[in-house]
Amino acid sequence: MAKTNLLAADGGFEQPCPIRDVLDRIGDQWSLLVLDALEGGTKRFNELMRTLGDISKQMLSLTLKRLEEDGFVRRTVYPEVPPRVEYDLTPLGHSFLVPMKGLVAWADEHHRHVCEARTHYRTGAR
Amino acid sequence: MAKTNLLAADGGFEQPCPIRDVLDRIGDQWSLLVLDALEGGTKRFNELMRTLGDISKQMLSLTLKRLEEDGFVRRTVYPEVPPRVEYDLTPLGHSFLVPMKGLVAWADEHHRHVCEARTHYRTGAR
DNA sequence: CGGGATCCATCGTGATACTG
DNA sequence: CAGTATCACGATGGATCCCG
Repeated sequence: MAKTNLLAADGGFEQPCPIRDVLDRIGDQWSLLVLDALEGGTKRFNELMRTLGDISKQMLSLTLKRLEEDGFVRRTVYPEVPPRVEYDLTPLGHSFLVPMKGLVAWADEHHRHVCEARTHYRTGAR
Repeated sequence: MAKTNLLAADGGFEQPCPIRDVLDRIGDQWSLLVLDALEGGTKRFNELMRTLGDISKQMLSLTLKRLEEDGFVRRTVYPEVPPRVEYDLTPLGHSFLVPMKGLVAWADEHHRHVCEARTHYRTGAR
């Protein structure tokens, strides 16, 4: 029973289940994209804005803060003027990229099937 | 540059990027849990309710509909009374479990680190 | 430049009641 | 049993202005 039920409401009613906890964070619209953008190395705030393309300052700021809080991203402030802030992945963040890549690869590979399924669903499934 | 930027706003401004498209679906609060619950085999509606434990009927219904539409789940209705409806994974759904397991395993393994990072963040990081 | 604060629109989710 | 309909609310995300 403990086989695959890591996703149950709790892992046995202790903590709120590791997977849910993690997914709640990286399950938002931007976290994965930011992590991906940082894979290439250190980036500054506006650099990330340009890389992501269509994220607002607020969401980038918020996402980075959450990722920093969870230990995925490191934030480095240089006491200069004008201010300079750099973001890069921690070892934890890097390690997360591994399973993430698996997910991305799957999505890239099977996106066609999903689209076909949607079409088929509408045309005549029911 | 096309190396890892599969997550950019689009894969080159064509479709809304496969990864975002997939993530928007399975990134909600329940999809992964439902898929996991179905790994064991065919299940009925109320069976899933019990397995998930704390999902509402509405959300289970909605989640299943989306998963069915995207081709992850197959819905089989038996014209009986009282009604009987069974859900199980399609091949696509099964194939998705592979990368998902990777993510689950990571979450299970590194959850401690994330918790520690959060604590450390609050106590004195800034 | 790198955000924080505020306001607002929308979405996701839950609770409840009702239906076939 | 297996949902659907309705209501309500908090979270999510965008836009804008402001500040050091």
